[in-house]
Amino acid sequence: MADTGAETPRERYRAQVRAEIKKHAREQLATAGASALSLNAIAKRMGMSGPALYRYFASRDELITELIRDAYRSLADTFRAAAAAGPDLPALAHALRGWALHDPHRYFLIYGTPVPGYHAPDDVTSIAREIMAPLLDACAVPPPDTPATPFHTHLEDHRQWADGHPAAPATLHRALTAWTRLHGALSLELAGHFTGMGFDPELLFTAELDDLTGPPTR
Amino acid sequence: MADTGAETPRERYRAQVRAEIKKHAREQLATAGASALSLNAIAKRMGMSGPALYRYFASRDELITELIRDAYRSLADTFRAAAAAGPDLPALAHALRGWALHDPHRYFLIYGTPVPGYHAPDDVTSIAREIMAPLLDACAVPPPDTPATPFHTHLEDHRQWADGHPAAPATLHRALTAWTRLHGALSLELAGHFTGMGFDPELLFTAELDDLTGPPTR
DNA sequence: TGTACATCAGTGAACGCGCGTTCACTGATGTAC
DNA sequence: TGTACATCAGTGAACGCGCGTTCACTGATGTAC
Repeated sequence: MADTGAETPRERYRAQVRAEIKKHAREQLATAGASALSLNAIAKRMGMSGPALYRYFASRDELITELIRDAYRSLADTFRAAAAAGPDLPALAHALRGWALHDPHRYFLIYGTPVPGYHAPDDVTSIAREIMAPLLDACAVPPPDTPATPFHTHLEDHRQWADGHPAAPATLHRALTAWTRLHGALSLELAGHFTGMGFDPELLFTAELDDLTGPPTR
Repeated sequence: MADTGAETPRERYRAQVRAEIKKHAREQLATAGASALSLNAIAKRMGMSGPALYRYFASRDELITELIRDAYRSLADTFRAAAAAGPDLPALAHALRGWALHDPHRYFLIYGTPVPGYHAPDDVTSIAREIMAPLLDACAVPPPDTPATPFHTHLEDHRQWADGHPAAPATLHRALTAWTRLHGALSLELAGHFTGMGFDPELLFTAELDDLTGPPTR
């Protein structure tokens, strides 16, 4: 057995406490907002002294970065799982919505107001790029059934983000469109901009999805 | 002359100082984020003592609410101005994008991560509803040229948000779609999610707009 | 199985800091007669 | 024009608070022989 799988009781305990700290951090995030996230408050809730948390996180910033990393990783896993049965945009979209509604503050950790001056570490941005792959698979457009738009030709030359994925420009465009449209409907819903308006946000979301997968006008 | 227009020097001075406080608050917001917005720091920048600001704002929360109110009012004015020459969705869309890019943190004051527990006062939410009118005008769909979808019939019965606007369900749907799609593309751009991806966000935005105003497939 | 040592989780005291907010005050500006 | 008074902007001291973080320490857990 390689040392990879070996885990001492101490390591297991460490991982457990780290997880509990993050759990309380997420709760604080959901209850009072990101600005109120404090190590001392978390420690108090856990029945520990403040400095004890420094055994587990080097600083408050490291904790927050870890929460962001977890959020990205969780979304990436959700996408991968939804794509396991084959490329399927509706499956991806509903997985995204379910994931977002399950705890909205985690969604805003990724897609919310950016903090001026904050730059996510490389491993986090690489997870973000990883999310694109299942989306591109699900957005594959069979033949060039539509005339190339100026944006398509632009995408032909600006496809670094596809990360080697051999998608046609129309597919690239469709992936970006799916991303922005679903995010648009979802983020307004999660932020509460639809509350009091009367209509059912889910119907708007699925209407957007239907339009993406094949508008009735076609 | 009614007392409405009369403005004493003192009143003018007050308005000036209030405006300057808000200017510094916006700068702090853009530089350090919402959590770092502090009355003491603003006072220091203005060469005043901390308590002096309490002549102008009853509390930190009132300042923030005022900034949010200003943001909504500014967006509503921008929309009204863009619609002055008649209903025109592209004009509205480009006005929105220009307004948002002019200072992104103001956009996020409205559409960014919601603060748990914060509820905007009624006058602010009424400005938010006011913004819908020009959008509905610009999204008018001539006849029922498309078969009614389930979402259309749902909107028929859930149109409180239209605030008496006599728009057809297809128009209501188109307005919601325009809102969410433009917001989706814009918010991801402003939050920096497209940086490093290579393509030009403006082309994506206008592609979405083109699709809204009349897809080439039709 | 027992002893000696190393590792490491957690504590309590302490640091300096900046925050929002109150209060009693000074001094300048405006108003009434 | 001058005097008496009211209004109000701004100050400085003070309040209690919670924050992130450091440090030297205690005591429990694990390791080596």
